Amino acid sequence: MRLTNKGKYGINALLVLASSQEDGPLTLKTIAGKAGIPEHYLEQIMGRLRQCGLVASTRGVQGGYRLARESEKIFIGEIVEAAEDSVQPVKCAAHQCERSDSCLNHDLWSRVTESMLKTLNGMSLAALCRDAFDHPCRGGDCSYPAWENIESGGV
Amino acid sequence: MRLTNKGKYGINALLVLASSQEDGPLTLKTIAGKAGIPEHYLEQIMGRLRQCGLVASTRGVQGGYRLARESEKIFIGEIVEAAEDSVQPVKCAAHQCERSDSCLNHDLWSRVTESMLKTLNGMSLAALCRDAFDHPCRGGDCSYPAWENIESGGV
DNA sequence: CTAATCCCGACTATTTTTGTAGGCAATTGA
DNA sequence: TCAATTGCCTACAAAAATAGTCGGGATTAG
Ligand code: FES
Ligand code: FES
Repeated sequence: MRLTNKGKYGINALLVLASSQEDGPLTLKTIAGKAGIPEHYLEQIMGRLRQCGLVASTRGVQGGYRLARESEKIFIGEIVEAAEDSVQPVKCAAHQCERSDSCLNHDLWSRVTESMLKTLNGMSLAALCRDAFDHPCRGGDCSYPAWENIESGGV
Repeated sequence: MRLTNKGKYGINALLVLASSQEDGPLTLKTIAGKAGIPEHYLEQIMGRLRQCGLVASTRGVQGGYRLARESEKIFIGEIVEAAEDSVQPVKCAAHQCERSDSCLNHDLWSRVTESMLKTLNGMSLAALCRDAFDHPCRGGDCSYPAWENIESGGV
């Protein structure tokens, strides 16, 4: 029942993007560098985020990624859902069995998923970014990005 | 972000126990059989549940496991916490960093954990047991026990 | 004493997660 | 048109977590 690196990397990549909106699209390499994520791994994650409509990309020279919406309108739950394989603790919710509409177990875990997403979607990328950017917390089990070589700040 | 078999097995084992309170302690073998869980694996899980004070055991002939409290006073969140390695999606909460008290990320994930547990602890073992026992939902991704060879029912 | 039963630690197998590699496709600009 | 840059995709490999197995020891009833 834990967040995997995919989710964490997804959030951090978007935090980096959110913090550098002005300067045109950022390349994968730049994002990976600033957030401290293996480049090719991040590529796979960005693919998911793109398919879910959270980022947009342009190819070729001077291409890269940018947020598909303003960071105020992107929420952490969306990112986690897009990046992780599944946010539901139990598969049960997906399938159909005779009494799934009146099954207490099914019901319980649906409510768990719901409450997690509600909490996560109560936080915007913008809000988290403001905090993350000047947060000194690094290393250990902390999950904010490393912000390597960052110059211009804030959101 | 999913419930592992440890958690599912823990719940199912306790459901079996809750459904046969009267007949004295149940052996590992019996529980494993009724719930459809590999015996030796369940043994490890029962160890955790015992250490967390959810079940009590007696050794030797005619020994076995029984609930440490009435099933109305045992809650699903407790079982999951005891059986799973961790219920927190993010480790961050455990460690200490300079600003963890004012870190939005830390705060967010703490609230997620909290809301999950609140939901899970809103359901008693007894309530789930009543539903599980006559619930026809089996196989697929459903997680209620198989109730193999069960005779006496209800809670 | 013996059989039943829980207890414990080490070991193996399987699955999931994490990360790497390499080629193809699109875009820009000289 | 061509070359450089950059994203896109699929397959593969390594590491970690989970799931499950095994065997010996301790405790208790009869
Ligand atoms: S609907 Fe899945 S356990 Fe009942
Ligand atoms: S306290 Fe862990 S990220 Fe800030």
